[in-house]
Amino acid sequence: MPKLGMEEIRKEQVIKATENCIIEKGLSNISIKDIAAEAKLSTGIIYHYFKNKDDLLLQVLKEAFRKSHEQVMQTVEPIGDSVVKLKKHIEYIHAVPKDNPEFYAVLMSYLGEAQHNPKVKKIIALFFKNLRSYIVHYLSKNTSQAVGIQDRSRVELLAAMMIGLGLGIGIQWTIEPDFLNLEQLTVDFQDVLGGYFSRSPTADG
Amino acid sequence: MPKLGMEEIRKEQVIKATENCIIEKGLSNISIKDIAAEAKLSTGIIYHYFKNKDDLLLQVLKEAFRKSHEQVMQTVEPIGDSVVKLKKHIEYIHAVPKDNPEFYAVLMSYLGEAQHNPKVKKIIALFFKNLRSYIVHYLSKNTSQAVGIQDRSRVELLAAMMIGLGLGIGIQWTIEPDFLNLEQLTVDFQDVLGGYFSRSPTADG
Amino acid sequence: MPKLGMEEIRKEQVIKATENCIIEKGLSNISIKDIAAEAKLSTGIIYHYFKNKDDLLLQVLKEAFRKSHEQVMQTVEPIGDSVVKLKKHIEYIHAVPKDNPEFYAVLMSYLGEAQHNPKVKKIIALFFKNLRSYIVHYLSKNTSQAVGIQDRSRVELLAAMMIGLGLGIGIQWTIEPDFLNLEQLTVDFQDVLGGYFSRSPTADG
Amino acid sequence: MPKLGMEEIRKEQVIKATENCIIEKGLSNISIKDIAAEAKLSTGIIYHYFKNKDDLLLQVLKEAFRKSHEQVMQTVEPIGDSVVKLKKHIEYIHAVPKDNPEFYAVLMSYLGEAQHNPKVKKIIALFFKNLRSYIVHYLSKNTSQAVGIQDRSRVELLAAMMIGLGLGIGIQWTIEPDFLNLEQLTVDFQDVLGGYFSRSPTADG
DNA sequence: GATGAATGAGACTTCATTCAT
DNA sequence: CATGAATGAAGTCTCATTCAT
Repeated sequence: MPKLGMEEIRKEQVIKATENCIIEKGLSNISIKDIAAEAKLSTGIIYHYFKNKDDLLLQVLKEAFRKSHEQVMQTVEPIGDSVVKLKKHIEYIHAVPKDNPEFYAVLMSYLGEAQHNPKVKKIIALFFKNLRSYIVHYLSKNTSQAVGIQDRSRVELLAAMMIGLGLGIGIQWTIEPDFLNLEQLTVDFQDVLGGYFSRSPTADG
Repeated sequence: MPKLGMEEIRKEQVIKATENCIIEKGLSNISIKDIAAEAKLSTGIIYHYFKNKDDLLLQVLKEAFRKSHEQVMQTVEPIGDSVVKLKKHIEYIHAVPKDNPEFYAVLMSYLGEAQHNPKVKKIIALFFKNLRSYIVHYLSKNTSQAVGIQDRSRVELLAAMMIGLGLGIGIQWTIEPDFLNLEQLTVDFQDVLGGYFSRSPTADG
Repeated sequence: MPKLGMEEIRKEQVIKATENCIIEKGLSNISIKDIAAEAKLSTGIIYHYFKNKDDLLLQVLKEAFRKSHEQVMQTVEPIGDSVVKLKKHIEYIHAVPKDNPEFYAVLMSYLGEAQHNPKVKKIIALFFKNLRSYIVHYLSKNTSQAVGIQDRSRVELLAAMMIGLGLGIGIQWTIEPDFLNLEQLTVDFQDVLGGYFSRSPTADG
Repeated sequence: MPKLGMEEIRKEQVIKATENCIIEKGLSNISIKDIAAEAKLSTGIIYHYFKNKDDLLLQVLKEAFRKSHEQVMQTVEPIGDSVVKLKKHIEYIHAVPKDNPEFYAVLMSYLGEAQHNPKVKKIIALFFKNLRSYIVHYLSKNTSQAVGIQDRSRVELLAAMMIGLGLGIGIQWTIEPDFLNLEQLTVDFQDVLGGYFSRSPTADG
């Protein structure tokens, strides 16, 4: 067994176990003992790798966001054309609740904490900010001109709306998966946005 | 101070105190002692009016949703014209994070619980469902024809999107209030929807 | 409603309710609220008639013993002949577990208390003492001579054994009613004692 | 002080402390804090070794019965001759209240619980059953023939009576130790049984 | 590094008792 | 007399954290 590099492996092992526990029992219902049992480790060792429980829970959130970002980079980023990229991104966002429910389980668990825990709030805020920035970035390249949005603040609003819709729909779907057809919604939304884009230039011209 | 006939007043007093505590300290960080202190009552009396802590927390959520529904009825319902109603409703929804941040504090606190607590899940699901139904109902009267949506499932999707966008934007705004201009977003969204509506009939005609 | 005499009626009502609760839930598992509910009274009124819970529980025990004594007086005392009386008394004692299980429920509940509560101990001790005295009394009249027991301490021992056997058998039967045939045991015991009596004089003669 | 391999020692330590508390304050008057203090341990560790208070109290009862059985095996079992064994057993049983008052303190404390706690009831029933079986077993070897009891159910009745008398006398003595002479009673009882045995064959012959 | 026994603060909850009505 | 709301002490149990091994 290698000793070097074990640190990261152990950390990952504990973080994964913690995520599993959160998914299974909820953020406020898990104990260090639960986590240790899930990770098949002793409670003591957890304190060797993490300062305390709060620190561990913070790492779990960070890791969830890191993996989510990674997926976007793999799925959306390779696409060259901005409009296709946008459509793909929308598709991706709306697929998350179904394809990666663990992400929503974690995100929704931490939303309540965010309001009273500055560190959690900061991490979540940064996640949203990065996501918006990414969208703004690829929309600003040339798409916005194509779709007639010259104003940068408009692009930012659009990004916020894209994420907001995805998030709000994802939460509704997580709470009650059967009530709506995610795929249809995605198509419709792409349609609405398409209308908005194609109409806007006309409005100016 | 009277002792009799206080049941409803006391319940309300305890629920309000609990909501305050949730807003101030977070759902998972409050104790019955905190609540009792906030309500200026003894811990024991809380168990006279509520079966246990879970029961109390459930009532708090229900009450938050009840008051929210009441506000919609006061603000949106009186309006006769469906399209105006829709615009007003959108405006109302997007104003909630700023005008009634307590509502978001409560809602976001319970989202994490919903995934592991069937009762919480049920209450939240019902809230969303009722809200969608309400929208569907007034849109189905004559608006949908005006805007060219004959398909009921489309109206439902629209309702889900309206709520989803409001929710997702509200969460982003709650986490980071300064990043976006809620009012501008509201106008933009009304604009997008307006375009969608006015365009759709043409698509059919 | 008569006001005079209500005191005794209320007391009796509360004592009976308490006994029911003890039988149903056990001495250490009942609250004043339980008792009040069973008696269909408020908790407050109980403190009008009894100094406190301990006082009430003491009255319950006393009342159980009083009723038990009353029954012996009705069943055994009328019999004139001492030996027949003795046999009847034995029969009665061994019938109690089956005919009056409430008595055993109460008695066994208080046995544990007796060791640490001087008042309970005193009441139980007095009950046993009176029962023994009663037996000694009627056995001393002429039976003991008939059965050849001149020694008073022997009669007292006999009384203690009679009660002891009844109590020990009663407890075993209460714990596991099906394991033994109370009636057969009664007959056998009467047989053993009969042999003892008829043999003893011979031993002397 | 070692930390590992202490499981059995700790359990025994806590059980002994609990028994002391029961003897000193009564089954229904002891708290986990009392027990922890008596055992010179923290309250938390008790829950490391026992599932909960009920579990601990059950173990205490089991342990008391186990030790009692052990004593019988040491005192009575080695004796070869069945009649001598019987007399020794009677002597032993009647000596328990005086020689091992802790046993009666524990047993009497749990009798009240037995009626509402199936687990307690089961343990006590098993104790009595085993004791009766043991007596029946050695009486059935050859004694019963010697004493003219061919009928097995009679032997079982005899065992029940032996235990019943011991129990009933033990309780009376525990409540009021001075009223009777345990030794004299033992001799008398042996005498009564002796007469029963020696007479029975004659009755048959 | 790794374990898990041990601690003790603090959470939830019950309940005997009081007292305003 | 009678009610039952109210109190607050005390009980059971959990759990983050430490530390001897």
